[in-house]
Amino acid sequence: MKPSFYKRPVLEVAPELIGCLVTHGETSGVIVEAEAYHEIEPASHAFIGLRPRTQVLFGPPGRAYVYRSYGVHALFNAVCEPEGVGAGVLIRALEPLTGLELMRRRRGLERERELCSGPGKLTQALGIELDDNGVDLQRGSIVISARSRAWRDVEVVADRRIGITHAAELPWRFTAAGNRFVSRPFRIATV
DNA sequence: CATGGGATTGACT
DNA sequence: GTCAATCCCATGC
Repeated sequence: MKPSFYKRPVLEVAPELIGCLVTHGETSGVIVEAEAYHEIEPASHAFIGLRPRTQVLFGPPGRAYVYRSYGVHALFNAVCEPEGVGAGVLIRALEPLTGLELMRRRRGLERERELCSGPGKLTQALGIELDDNGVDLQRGSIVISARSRAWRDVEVVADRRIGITHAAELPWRFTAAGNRFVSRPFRIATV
């Protein structure tokens, strides 16, 4: 999608990313789970302000923010809101679409359900790494493209974000209702 | 320069 | 359910 899609409130963009397609090389999958993060709340990396680490988050919308988590996993976000505002959407789970055999080799396991059902799992399956940080999501090494017809009317539900210690009460996690590729099932409200 | 803390995962009890 | 692995980078001396 073009930058104008991302240059909006992150809480508008995040649910609309459900059903969109992520492609990296030969592998791709449909976004079924995503979380919003914004500089105004302490769970966001951008909360600390503009630093070398958060530079991409404060940069132009429509780019990838990739960082290492727990020294082990690369986590992938789509940068949102106008340049100067630190906000992004963490992509937390995909329904695998193409390149499944390559995903299985990278993940070292067979079951389709376990290939992309977590933010660290999907980056490993797609081969996303720290050198993808900052790339243009319309034309770069990672591409996010619009929902296919089959996903046009997907039902999106909201609940609390996972694995954070601050602002844990905010219902800023969005999932495709009933989808079995999400990292964890739950439901509070329909969007 | 030393320290500490993760937007996680998988192996193990 | 518990817990270690392991790398940035922010912070403080």
